[in-house]
Amino acid sequence: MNTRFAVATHILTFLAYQGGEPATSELIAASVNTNPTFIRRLLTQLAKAGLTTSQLGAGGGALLAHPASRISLLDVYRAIDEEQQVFALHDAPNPQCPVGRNIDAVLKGRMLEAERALQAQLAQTTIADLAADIAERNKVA
Amino acid sequence: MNTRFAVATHILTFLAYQGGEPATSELIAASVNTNPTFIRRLLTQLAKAGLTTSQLGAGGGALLAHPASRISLLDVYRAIDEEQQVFALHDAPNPQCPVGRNIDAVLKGRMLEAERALQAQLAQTTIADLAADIAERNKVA
DNA sequence: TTATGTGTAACCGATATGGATACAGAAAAT
DNA sequence: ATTTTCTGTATCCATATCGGTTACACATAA
Repeated sequence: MNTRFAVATHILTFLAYQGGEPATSELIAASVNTNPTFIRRLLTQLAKAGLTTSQLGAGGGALLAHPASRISLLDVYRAIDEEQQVFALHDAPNPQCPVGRNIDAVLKGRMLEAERALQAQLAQTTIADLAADIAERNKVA
Repeated sequence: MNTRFAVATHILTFLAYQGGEPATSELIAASVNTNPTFIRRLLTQLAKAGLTTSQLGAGGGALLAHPASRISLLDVYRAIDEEQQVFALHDAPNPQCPVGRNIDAVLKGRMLEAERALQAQLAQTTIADLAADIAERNKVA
């Protein structure tokens, strides 16, 4: 998979760490080690999903739209991965073959079950959990 | 994701349908609607994972190495997806940032949990299940 | 009115994906 | 023994995706 989910999660965790202070795309990009445009593209998706808001102008930047404890990794996954499917089917199996004409329908169901299991697990973690884990690590170090 | 997992599953289900008759890469490719080389590449991986065997020469082809009821989708997933991870991390977050220097370790753990949930669900389905589903659909139609 | 920062478009190089051709080698068929 | 069949693998290609980069209009704060 691409790194967008990981970066989006990084962004939200970073914002949670900011304690309400807006963060610019440049600041976030420095933490992620990428470029501000990439961050802004993801922030646009997160904003559309209602997870963040943006404050324009000087002193502005991105903010969490909800408490970090109310944003799960599943929310992030849904906001970022527009396709929302881990698995892909192959195009147009042979309809004249007993297997070919049914494999997609049959396999799709099993893929959805696996996908649901993945999503259910993602729903168990919130951005606040990650922020707490990170705070713990920084305390120890 | 790419379609290799789906095609590999298609191959194995096709072989299960063959009832012990070897299938050539050309025959399988016709069912999948792709080219024989792609099938052979996947068969090589499946054979290395011990899921199939190949019979060379005239009248030869691919065969299941085990009963279809003993091959799970998790076996296929492990045979094909060498990386075996749905999620990817972004390269080299900033070690000078409290979030950047810990996000990978923290996120990796949560990703592994989700991945495990996915794999556990994949383990619930066997090639024999798929073949049975397909047989049922062909019976009705 | 100026400075700051977002949102978005356009372009690029690198990589992954699957399709196509080719061919050496193994085994079956004759 | 020779021919045919089929695998295993290498090579090349077109296309798509990914993330990086530059650029700029627009909104807002200073």
